[in-house]
Amino acid sequence: MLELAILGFLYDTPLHGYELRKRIAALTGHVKPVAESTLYPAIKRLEKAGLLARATEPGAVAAPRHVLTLTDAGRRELRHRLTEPDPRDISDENRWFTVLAFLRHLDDAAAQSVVLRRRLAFLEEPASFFYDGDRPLRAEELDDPFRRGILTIARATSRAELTWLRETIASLGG
Amino acid sequence: MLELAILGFLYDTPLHGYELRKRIAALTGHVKPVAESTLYPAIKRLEKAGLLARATEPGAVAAPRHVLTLTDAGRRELRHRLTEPDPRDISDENRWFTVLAFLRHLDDAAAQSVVLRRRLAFLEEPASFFYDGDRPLRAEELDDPFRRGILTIARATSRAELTWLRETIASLGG
DNA sequence: TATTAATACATCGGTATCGAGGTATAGGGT
DNA sequence: ACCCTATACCTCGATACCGATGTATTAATA
Repeated sequence: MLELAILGFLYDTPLHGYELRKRIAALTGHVKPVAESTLYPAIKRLEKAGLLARATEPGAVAAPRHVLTLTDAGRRELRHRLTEPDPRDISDENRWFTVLAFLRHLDDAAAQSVVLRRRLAFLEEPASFFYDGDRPLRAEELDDPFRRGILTIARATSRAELTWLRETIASLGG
Repeated sequence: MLELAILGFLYDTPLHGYELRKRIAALTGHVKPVAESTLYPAIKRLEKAGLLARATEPGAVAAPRHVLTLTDAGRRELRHRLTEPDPRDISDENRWFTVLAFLRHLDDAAAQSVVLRRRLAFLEEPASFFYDGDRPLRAEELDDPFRRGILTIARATSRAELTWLRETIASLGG
């Protein structure tokens, strides 16, 4: 998720680490903060893997900046991660939103559509958080108001997303 | 999140690891699967910390079962984790849902209400995934259909949850 | 008869993440 | 004179997690 966000932001324009940090904080930080001590090693990982290159510039006010640029391999890697996301990128909303945030970087509408359809298929599976044997329970069948809340909220999300997915898939010219 | 789920399930009744695994898979597995190699070490951690005790029983069909029972310290620990959740338990939906799934274990309606209010306060903060400087952007202001989707879905979730939270807080007799 | 699935647990190496702390510089407040 | 905040990067130890793999037994299936 973090690596995807780094690649995604750098796909548009080179950035130094500190700026990257602020953009990632804006994107996902209010839900799932990323520590500095996670970001810098992640950058090093991607650099070591040849996905990005580092150029040192004098800092605007403080220490020298390390301006990060995606290599060709890095650009390919982002497109690959967006084209064939990990199953967790589809099922987990945090990760799915990161995919969505950068899906525009796929220039092929058909490829974008395939990704949206995977999410659609996931949401169309009958799944719950609570079961009676194998049968998924509905909110109305639960006594616990908090568990009922989970199902109520999840259902509202699911409905909104299904509508949006179907509209967007259609508009991509499926 | 995993530890909370383990403590939460065992609060009701002793279970062996394999059964625990199935219950956790039902609760959060469709969104965020938990590997076996994560669960068993987590159980050991909690055992080592004195939060649960293990009793060996002959297995129904296969290897002997390790039936896990919460200790008094374990019961206190669950109540503590529910009473004062980590900020991430409030902001991250995956973790928040786990808190909600077991919030009934707090016998004090006032304490439950405090937790719901923390989530309410979080959702009421003006936050977006995308900004123009400091100003959160609305879905309508975005060209990218996928980023617009993120905001559309997030807004629908937020609306549904705010409604539910306010109703539930009121019904708890706030 | 062979194989697969389900039950039931466990270890091991590799990696991702976090919190705490460290090293600088510059500007503004008190 | 002092401290705080923001900029800008980094290290280190601890831990949590994952995938791969291992060990055993029973029941169903091909």
